[in-house]
Amino acid sequence: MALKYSRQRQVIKDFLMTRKDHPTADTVYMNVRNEYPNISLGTVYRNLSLLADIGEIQRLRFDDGVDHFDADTSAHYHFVCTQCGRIIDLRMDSLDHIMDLAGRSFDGEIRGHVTYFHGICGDCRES
Amino acid sequence: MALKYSRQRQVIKDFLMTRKDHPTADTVYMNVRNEYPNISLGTVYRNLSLLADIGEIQRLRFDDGVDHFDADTSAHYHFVCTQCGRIIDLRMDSLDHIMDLAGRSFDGEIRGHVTYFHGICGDCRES
DNA sequence: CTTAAAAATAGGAATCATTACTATTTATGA
DNA sequence: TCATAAATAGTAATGATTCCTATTTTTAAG
Repeated sequence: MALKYSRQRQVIKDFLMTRKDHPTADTVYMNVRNEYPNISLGTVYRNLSLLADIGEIQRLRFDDGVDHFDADTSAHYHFVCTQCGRIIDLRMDSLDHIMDLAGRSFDGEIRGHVTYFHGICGDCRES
Repeated sequence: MALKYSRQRQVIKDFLMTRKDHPTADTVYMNVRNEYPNISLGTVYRNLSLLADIGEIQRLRFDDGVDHFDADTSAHYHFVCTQCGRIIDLRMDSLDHIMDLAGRSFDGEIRGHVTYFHGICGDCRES
């Protein structure tokens, strides 16, 4: 008996799938409480971590010091607006070639890379 | 009168310049206390932040949830060993071209990127 | 349909890195 | 020398996250 169904976990994952703005645990908590009023914050954290560990969601870490979560587990990149803080998915090819570049002068084994971009988003640039 | 000299700040920066392993604030604190026994942890944090803000050092954030600091302010990339946690400088060319790749399908303004690599370092691979 | 055991939960306490606060000390331009 | 802005030490506060525990829920098996 490894993983047991729980309504809370289902609701958390369902909510995350409706969002493409990569909410934090607290945002998930706030929203999920509408549908499940006495869910606890600990349960939200535990399930987000668990779902990330088994690969059903992705945990994203930028430099705001708060974890963000993404139901889209495909490899893709993100843009963080330094003005409004919005996190936007980028449609672009894989950057796996940069690992080869990094490996050229390195004697360890490079297995992955973390990359995100920052700047001013389209909406902020207008105002 | 904007920035005033302080012995504590000098000692912190001097220590950081002797290290190329990107220590955390706590590590800086532990070491600097040898030379300056009653420096306070808050002073270490305040000065590391200040030095980073004025560009004399660099603040690095990986996914261990703790800030690391680097006296080398030149643009360069890092490798994090997932086994021993060591952070190693990589000698490689700039990856600025990836910002062009990212910008192709994006209507905002990309001003920078954060990239680091992870895997198994040379030492860990031997054992 | 029971039932027992493992897994999950709610609620709250604990942790840990970091920042904020405040009375005191220090650096420095006049 | 002196006035004052800046910095410090020490401690309290913050905020995200994890841990703890008694209780509840899921589920496999009889």
